[in-house]
Amino acid sequence: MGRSATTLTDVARAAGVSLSTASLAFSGAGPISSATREKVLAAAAELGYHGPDPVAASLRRGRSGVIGVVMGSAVRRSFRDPVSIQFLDGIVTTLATQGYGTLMLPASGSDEAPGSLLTHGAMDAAVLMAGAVTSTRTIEALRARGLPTVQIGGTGRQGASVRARDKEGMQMLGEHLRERGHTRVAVATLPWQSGAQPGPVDAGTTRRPAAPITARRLDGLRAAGVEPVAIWQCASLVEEGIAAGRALLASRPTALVGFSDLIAAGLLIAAREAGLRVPEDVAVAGFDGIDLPWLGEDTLTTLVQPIADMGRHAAEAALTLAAGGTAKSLSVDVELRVGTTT
Amino acid sequence: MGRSATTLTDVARAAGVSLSTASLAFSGAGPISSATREKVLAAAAELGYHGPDPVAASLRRGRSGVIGVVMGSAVRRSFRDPVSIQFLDGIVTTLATQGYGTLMLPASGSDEAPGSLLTHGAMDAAVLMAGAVTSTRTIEALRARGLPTVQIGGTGRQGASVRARDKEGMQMLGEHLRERGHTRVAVATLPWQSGAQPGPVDAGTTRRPAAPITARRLDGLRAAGVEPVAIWQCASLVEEGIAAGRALLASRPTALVGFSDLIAAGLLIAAREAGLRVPEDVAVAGFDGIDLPWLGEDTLTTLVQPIADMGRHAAEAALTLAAGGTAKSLSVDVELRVGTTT
DNA sequence: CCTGAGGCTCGAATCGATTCGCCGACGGCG
DNA sequence: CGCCGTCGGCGAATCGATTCGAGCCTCAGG
Repeated sequence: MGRSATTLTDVARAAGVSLSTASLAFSGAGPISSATREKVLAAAAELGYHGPDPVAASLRRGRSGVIGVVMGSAVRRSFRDPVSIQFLDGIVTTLATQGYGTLMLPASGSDEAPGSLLTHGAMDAAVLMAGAVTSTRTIEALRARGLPTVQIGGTGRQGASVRARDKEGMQMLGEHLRERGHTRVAVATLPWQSGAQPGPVDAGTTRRPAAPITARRLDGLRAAGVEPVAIWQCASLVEEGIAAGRALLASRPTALVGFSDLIAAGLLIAAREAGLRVPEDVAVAGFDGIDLPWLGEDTLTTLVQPIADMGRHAAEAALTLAAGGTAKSLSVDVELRVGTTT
Repeated sequence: MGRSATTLTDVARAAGVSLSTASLAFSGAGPISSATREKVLAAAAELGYHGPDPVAASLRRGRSGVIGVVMGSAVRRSFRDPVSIQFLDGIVTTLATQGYGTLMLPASGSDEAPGSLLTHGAMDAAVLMAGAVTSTRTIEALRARGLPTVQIGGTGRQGASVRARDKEGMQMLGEHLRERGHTRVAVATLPWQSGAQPGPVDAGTTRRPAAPITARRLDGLRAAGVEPVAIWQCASLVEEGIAAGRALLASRPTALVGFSDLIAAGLLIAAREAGLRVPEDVAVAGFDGIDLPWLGEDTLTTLVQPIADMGRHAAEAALTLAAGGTAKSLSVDVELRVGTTT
């Protein structure tokens, strides 16, 4: 700490009180006369002392006042994904109002040793962002330290989790598309397993994705009786959505579904590029419900997740766990928002 | 900390060595035979001890291993701005490789009391993101604690800073536009002062913006002999860029300049919306050099800042300051990237 | 005037680890 | 054969605060 060398002991001496009394004057806990408090605060101001050292307080209290957030495997990618960002936003904001700090932890790559921060960072609990869940070693490293964790978008099998009912949502979308008469539906999914490269997926070979989010969303579509005529897996990036769109259009679909709004935006761009009218020639739908002000006239049909709320819930769960309580897993509803693209 | 109750003392006892020796076995500093180290590590594994408590270590060492990052006044806005995000990315990544953690600190609103995290968070130094600079109270709160700070995009007058040579960049752009024969240039600037509402600016009334970034960029344009025919100030959001574009087109400009790429994207959308051809009817240019994959065929003419690099530099400066060194302010060059929009 | 009850303040233990100086033992060299 | 240099391990002080039980002082009631 670059703080001044003045300690609470100095302040106490200057104020003519004991160390314990000085501590009380700052923490406010315990009985203390306002006269004494004033005296201590005055002495503190005099000496340029600006409050107790957080590290020392943490040590004594046994709590650090910090919650770790493990980003997806690729930090850069997480930062480019508006969904992750909004989660983060919800988390940081919620924690801040509770006086808790948010420590960003880049997850280690797939199989590397967990970053030293995971093992050496001071925190009371950790939130694992969607992308980070795949890295089992990360979870293990945290668990080994005895840190409680909350997963976003996880299965909830390993401790608390917060997730959307994506299966039910996708089912609603599937039904919506069927009502509109779409039978040839091509989908651009999220990766089927961690580290997967963008490209076509033969649904015959691997029927169910290993990645839980991808699996649940695909299950939802199928539950609505929609069996994709073509599948392309890709990361949640507009660029990859465009590439996916170009490839998927070869199957002459009447509807394109992206497993994220960014992907869907890419699909939309690819469709326009191919000279197709949306939604007359081909319908497009996404998932997430993020703002895409640059889509122009169109508003994307999508499944809206209450992203910031989920972040907030995750943060609250983490706080509960940090305080020694137990948090149960939570699923939130998604809502079908019909735009102009279906 | 939710860690197991086992302490280094327990491990030392179990291994039959002294506490100090056990510490050495983990830290690796100081002379210790590998036989002893093995013995200690074995005992630790046996007891389920996973390394020294970070908080206790921080207290003793006097360094917390954490650098704070103060976000712009509106956390939500910062998270929506790709530029902030990329700064953050550069910072987090750089710090992580050095074994340092990044603590996110939402800046207090304009005049509120500084958030308790600013005063109670454990950190060795702080980085102030561009938007946070305006809040003097924030800086004061940190300074009062004796924390060294690095500003991104600041004036460099208050301690170390990292910024782009935006004036020189804008001057290049101004010259580029003049070479292309543009004389009627309308600009959508960033806010002229903190907390400003979007809307027109009468350059006659207030000739120079209070916000340093806005001022420097405008100075650059003027240095190239470009005096805007109309000015609109707005936040770095596509929506506000669109609104700005609609308003600015009334002045029949031959070129539109946005002070950020998001704004410029909005200007571009507004121009297309008005049925104008770009760049034939109106040219559009931005500032930042971020990826905008959704712009379609067009690539924006813009001034590319090495954003992630700037984040990296800021992080390195913060580390230097945290280690007790001195960091000098740094200015990096921006590069004019001519796209298809001018 | 004496006693009981509060309300403040104080001492001291404690959180868990780092680190510096010191000491014992062992090996090499004169 | 003895002395000195070195390597490895140990004790103890220390980082800066929190917190609990004990003690004192004062005020009120009998």
